[in-house]
Amino acid sequence: MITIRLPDGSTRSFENPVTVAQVAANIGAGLMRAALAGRVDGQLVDLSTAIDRDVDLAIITDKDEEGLDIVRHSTAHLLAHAVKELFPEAQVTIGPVIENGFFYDFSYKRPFTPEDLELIEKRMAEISKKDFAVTREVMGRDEAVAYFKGLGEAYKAEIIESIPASETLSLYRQGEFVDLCRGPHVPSTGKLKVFKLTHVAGAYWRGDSKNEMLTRVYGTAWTKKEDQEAYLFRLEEAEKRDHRRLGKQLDLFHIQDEAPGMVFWHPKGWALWQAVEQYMRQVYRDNGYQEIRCPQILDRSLWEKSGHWENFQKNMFTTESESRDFAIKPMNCPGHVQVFNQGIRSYRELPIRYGEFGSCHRNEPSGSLHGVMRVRGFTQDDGHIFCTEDQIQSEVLSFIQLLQKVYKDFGFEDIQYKLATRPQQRVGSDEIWDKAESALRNALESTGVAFAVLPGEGAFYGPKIEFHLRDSIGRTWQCGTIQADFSMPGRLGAEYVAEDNSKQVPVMLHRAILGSLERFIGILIEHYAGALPVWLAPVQAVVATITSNQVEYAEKLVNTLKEKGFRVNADLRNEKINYKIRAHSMDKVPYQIIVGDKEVSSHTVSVRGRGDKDLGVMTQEALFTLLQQES
RNA sequence: GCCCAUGUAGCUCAGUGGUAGAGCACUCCCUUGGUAAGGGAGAGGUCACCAGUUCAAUCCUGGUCAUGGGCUCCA
Repeated sequence: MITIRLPDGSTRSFENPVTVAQVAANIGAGLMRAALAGRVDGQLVDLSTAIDRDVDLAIITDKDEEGLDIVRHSTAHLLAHAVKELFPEAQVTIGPVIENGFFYDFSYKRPFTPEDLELIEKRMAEISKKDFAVTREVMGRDEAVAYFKGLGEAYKAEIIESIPASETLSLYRQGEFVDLCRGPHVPSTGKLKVFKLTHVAGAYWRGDSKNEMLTRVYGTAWTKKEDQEAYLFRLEEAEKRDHRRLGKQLDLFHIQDEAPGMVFWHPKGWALWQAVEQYMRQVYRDNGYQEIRCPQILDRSLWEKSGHWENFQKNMFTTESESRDFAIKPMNCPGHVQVFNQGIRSYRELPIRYGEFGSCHRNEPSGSLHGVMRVRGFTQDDGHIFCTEDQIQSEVLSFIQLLQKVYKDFGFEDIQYKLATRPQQRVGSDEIWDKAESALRNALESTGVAFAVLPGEGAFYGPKIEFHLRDSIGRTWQCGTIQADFSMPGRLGAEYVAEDNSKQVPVMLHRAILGSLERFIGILIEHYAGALPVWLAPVQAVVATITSNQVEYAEKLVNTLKEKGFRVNADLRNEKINYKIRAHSMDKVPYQIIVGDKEVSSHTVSVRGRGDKDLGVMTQEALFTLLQQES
């Protein structure tokens, strides 16, 4: 007698071993039709899996998250199946599930084209329609290697060879197509109805840039057509808020061929930048940082000492003068250490906190550049805290609290915390690492936030905390970081006189809240879809006249507003008010101040908020208060 | 850096082996209009750059640069 317990706590008994599918059918025909896989004692299995003992069983359907993953995984197989039918010479490699879909990498004599994609997608639909059963077979490792070699699938054979010889492997067969796979899979190809191939790209075999480039086909797959449509709609919406598109549309910045990876900030973009920078400058002032400024170009010897010349020479812009080599700084810390090194430091001065809006240049690979998000010339809200080991924890704690406040002010409430611990390659004793990691960990724990640990992801000189923020459409961006560094201060000769009159090397905490200002502004633009809050908006209000009769009144009002520190423009053009309102609405200006004869005679303004909000007629004083509140 | 795609007016995009097209924006004229596009006219391009094929290249071929989607990388 086998007793099977279902998620609702009920049980069913069977005389003989049964398959998951049979249990589903036993529960109901509807469930059987919807069933994609099962979960037996927490393990995902195929519907065909036999149960010969007492277990907990859940039937996975398209309503479960796991069901969606299984559909995507099986759709990747469907893709490979179609490719093998259309291009028999193509070799299959791997095809995992990713966020919103899947991909499959192929090796073929030429890359697939968008036209190929159409053909493949069509063939996938045909195979789905034929509703092939997807069956599982088991094979020994060596047998599997021989099998795939026999099929001419060298990559698959290579993957299997890296699996221990003792393992048994599962193969999935649908029609003529067989693939190595852990599974589980949908019971038949007919379950795969909602999918779309999206694009092709190159990808290195096994993710190593020394290896050959494969053709990767990306696709999306869903259990319901509406879900896919909603996803495609979300993609379109994301495209509309792309900072490159909005940067052009709102006249914020541009990038041109002569300066790849460097940004030309236009007046409006620079106004936004300045709003961000001035805010952060105040944050420095209010939190015990001293703002400094260091040279852009420093002698090679300094970069040799810091270790950058050795590790990152290829990625540094260099220049030469009178037989001396210089590098344009790729980071600010060596400069900050030079400032620290002037004079003799006492333990009484620590912690010393330096902040800089440091302009850095890194010669990033051309293929990695991306709008203002990944550039070669960037500016960080970079700060370095020189402190003793005992001060690390309290410094980290107050930094985290500061960062939370800053993100909140910019409109980001959802932050993810990650602690990256010691990597294989590192400097410093285990004792110091223990101390540094526990200091960061304790600081995180004392704030009460949940955090993930990324083992081995720390920098070579110390552990770090990464701060990821979630934007309004659910994407996460790593912006802030704080890193404990036990290496560079010593390499660059930083020291202080301790209480016992001994010379000690300070610990340096590298920290940034926004990270690259270029990138952070890009994130702000996308987060707000260009409709920035008043305090950040390049143009906070436009005063628009109904007719030329109000020009004088409007100009005077604009001047008054400017004197009060607001960023305001006048629109005195000989155009109808509808035309003006449309233009400024598309420019996402927070407030449009309409003045006609009525307003002139009553010394008032008619205010229209962004998003067609009619705020009615108010006095000029009420307008000042309104703007003041949001600035 | 690697793979693929793309590069035409300020912007968004059509198009063709034989003197280059639209909409919006811009300039001028008419219009003075009350909450998301009034009307008319005009100006605007070495079709990314460099070679090659051709009687003729924006179009075909090759190269370079840049951008986009990925991969790799990100101190």
